[in-house]
Amino acid sequence: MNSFTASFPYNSSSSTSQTAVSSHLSLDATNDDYSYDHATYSNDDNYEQLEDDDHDQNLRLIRKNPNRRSGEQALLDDHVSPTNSGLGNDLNSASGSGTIHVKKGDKKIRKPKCAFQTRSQVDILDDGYRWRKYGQKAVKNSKFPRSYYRCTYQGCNVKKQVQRLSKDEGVVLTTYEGTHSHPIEKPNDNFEHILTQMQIYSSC
DNA sequence: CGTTTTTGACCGGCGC
DNA sequence: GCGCCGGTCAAAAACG
Repeated sequence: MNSFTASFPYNSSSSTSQTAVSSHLSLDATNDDYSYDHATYSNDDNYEQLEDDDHDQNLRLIRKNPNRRSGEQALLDDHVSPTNSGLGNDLNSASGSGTIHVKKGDKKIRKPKCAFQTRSQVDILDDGYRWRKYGQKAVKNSKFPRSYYRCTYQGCNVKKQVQRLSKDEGVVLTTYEGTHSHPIEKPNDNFEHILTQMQIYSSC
């Protein structure tokens, strides 16, 4: 992991320049909680459609019309984002709202999610992809907000959430949702390698 | 001036 | 039906 920690100082071309970070991955963090995603994903033929960029663009076009939000929202949920609250368990939601709700007989498929914790001074880890922030929400029982990011590569629908644990504010929890449909944009040898390894181990 | 962030509004799901 | 909650939208502001 030494090489990993050494990899961070060179990033900074993106938005906020970040100082050197010493980080430790804790890969043991959340595997159990997300295993269900892998199961559902494995037998899913629709998964490719979820990544379809045409579809996404259509949605965006429709959304441009301010008169009709609600209807389109439903449409979007129908195709793209089925219940995506499955990550609550580890995100300190004591309310229990993070439970996985799958409607009975519902074939909606979740994208695979993969979470890991990083001990880091900064929230935004440079993983080589370009992300655009699209939301931030206060987290219950935490003084730190949760930030929502989407991959900016056209047609790539991958999202991630970043939040700092209130329990241990030195730890950043990053949750990836979906799979990148394109090569990494800014190769970061060590981090990319680690991510690849994680995906092998966790099959997400 | 194009891209990204901020931030309040909005939405669907869920529990009561 | 209502209120809460997590997630998303989108206009405006900020940034480079």
